[in-house]
Amino acid sequence: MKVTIYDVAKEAKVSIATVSNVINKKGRIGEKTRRRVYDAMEKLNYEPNVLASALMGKQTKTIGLLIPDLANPFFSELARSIEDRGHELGYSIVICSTDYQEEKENKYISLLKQKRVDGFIFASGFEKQSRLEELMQEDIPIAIVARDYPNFAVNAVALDDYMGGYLAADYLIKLGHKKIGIVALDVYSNRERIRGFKDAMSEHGLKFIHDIELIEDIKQSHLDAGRNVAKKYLQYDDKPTALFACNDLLAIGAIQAARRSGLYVPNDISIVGFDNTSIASIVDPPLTTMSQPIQLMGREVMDLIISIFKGERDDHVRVTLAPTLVERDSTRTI
Amino acid sequence: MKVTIYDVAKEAKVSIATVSNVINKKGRIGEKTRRRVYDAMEKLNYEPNVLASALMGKQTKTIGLLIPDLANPFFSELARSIEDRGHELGYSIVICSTDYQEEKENKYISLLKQKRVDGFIFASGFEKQSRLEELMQEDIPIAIVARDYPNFAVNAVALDDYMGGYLAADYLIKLGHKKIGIVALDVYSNRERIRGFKDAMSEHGLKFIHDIELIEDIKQSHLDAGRNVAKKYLQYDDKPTALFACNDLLAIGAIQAARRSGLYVPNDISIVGFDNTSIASIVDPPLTTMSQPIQLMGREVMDLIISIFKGERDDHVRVTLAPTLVERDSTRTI
DNA sequence: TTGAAAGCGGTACCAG
DNA sequence: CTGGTACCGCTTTCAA
Repeated sequence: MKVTIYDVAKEAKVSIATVSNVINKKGRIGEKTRRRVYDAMEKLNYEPNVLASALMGKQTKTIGLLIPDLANPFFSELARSIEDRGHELGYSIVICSTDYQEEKENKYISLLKQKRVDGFIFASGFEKQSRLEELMQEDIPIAIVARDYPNFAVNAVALDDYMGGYLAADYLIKLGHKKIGIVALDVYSNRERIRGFKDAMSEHGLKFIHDIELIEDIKQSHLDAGRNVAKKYLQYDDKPTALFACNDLLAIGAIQAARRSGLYVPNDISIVGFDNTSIASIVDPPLTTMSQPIQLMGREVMDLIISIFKGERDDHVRVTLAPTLVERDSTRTI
Repeated sequence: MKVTIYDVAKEAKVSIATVSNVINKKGRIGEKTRRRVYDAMEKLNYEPNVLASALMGKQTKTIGLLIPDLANPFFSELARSIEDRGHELGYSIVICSTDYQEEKENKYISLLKQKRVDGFIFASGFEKQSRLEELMQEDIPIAIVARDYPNFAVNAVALDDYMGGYLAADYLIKLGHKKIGIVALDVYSNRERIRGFKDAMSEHGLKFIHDIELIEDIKQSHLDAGRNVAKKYLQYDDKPTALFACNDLLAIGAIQAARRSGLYVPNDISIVGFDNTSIASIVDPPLTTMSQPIQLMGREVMDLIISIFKGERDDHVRVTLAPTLVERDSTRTI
């Protein structure tokens, strides 16, 4: 059978209270007693039962992470960085993919609550605000990552989307582009990016020559979506010389569309992506893209939620990270 | 405070034992009592505490999954399919990335044991056999996926690697290729694939015209590795007309190497990959590749480990899945 | 059919 | 410094 604290106590000829104390380094304990207990634990190969101690009010050292889809490279890389930081700090991560479905999200939240996770990290892209408020009311620590809630006081680490759009535009304009198109999903963060993009253009006295059509069905294949939107742009007589896509997959779709219309990237048209996921450097041509500091984001949310555990903050923080441009070969001066 | 079974009992004016019974659908319970209990649970918004019931010997409904790297698309897709099947069956998955390091593997195993996971799924690529044996001796259910242990009795679901190699060769030979090179890591499964490949060639009276150099450093960038190996092949006077790469990243590296030598894929050289990860269809040209049934593999291991929980097997099974060729545009007849 | 009570493996308070 | 003991929230006999 499993060896318990009682077995250790018996072996070390002390009480279970003492064993518990040496494990948790609490109270004053004699050096020789401590040694005896450690030896006993060693000898019996004792593994403390986290469940039992969690029952007594201690942490489960487990955090729930809700993301839209673990198979999506952006989220798997983010999950990896959260996992890494979590493990450094002694926490395990249980990951749930919601597929943007409220139903799944509710189910997983309830499941993880039953398992008494210490807190939740949301990167889901869905998260009904009311659901988050419920959790906060129950005093369950939550943190948001890679997703911003305007006008809602939560702990969050997010990218400065406005700045991302601004920088992308600035770059393209410096390259000499004046006619630029946008390929983007209809979600909050993309609208922010576009706002930044537009502002940068205005500062240079430029504006969009075509209407921007946001992609509304965010569940469809981004590759296809990117292809379709780009295709439309390429059919104009007055076609753009550059395209700004709000994620890498969209950008790759745009590259494919260009190629199918007999256009070469970057010679005939420049394309910049967003995210800098691992595929950006793999495709041909390697993608110029706005890089999200995924590693850092993961690390920051983890640190954020832990600081909540420790009660170091009862106010709400919003950590905003800056994107940087990674220049590869899908763009050139005009 | 959290609502417990006592609160429910009080609200429903029954004992906690009765509440427990209705939750677990055990014992005979009067219809009206059952209703009262359900109503009380509903009213109080009761969430059973999984920890407490696990402490009493029930399952934690949590499974540990050890993989080399969650940021690697193959493993994140696999993890996703395991997660999906797990959730269907009421299990949560906690994922740990080992980076092929024994040290991390040990740490995570120990951590998850303390948290009393119901079992382990290994896709780690490291897994010291002795460590697995230890777990089995402690009667902790384990299952292996996407990794085969010859001569070791464990429950496993794996790909028929030999067949994968055989089919790839067969395909290339039917396309008219006679001079073929291999780009592969020095791991067990790849050696199996090569064995199958070689056998298929023999059957057609063919053999390798160059020595096969396996990539020994499996932690380096597969893209770089693929590029380097391919480059060597392309420097021969008598260069191959086709390359078989043992994973997609390697194949993409090979495509890049070809392009840098001024060769076009598939016109000048055909390249087939392995795995059929999502990037295979994204790159240019879309990759012809041996597809691993990742969805199915995830589903199968999950079902396998659950059948162990249920005690439906004390013997060991090895489920072997067949790969299939997905033909895209990186290959052509010669 | 329902309830009382003894654990499961720890923690923490209070005596000694 | 160390030990006794009352819980934590739930499951499981065993009686009633």
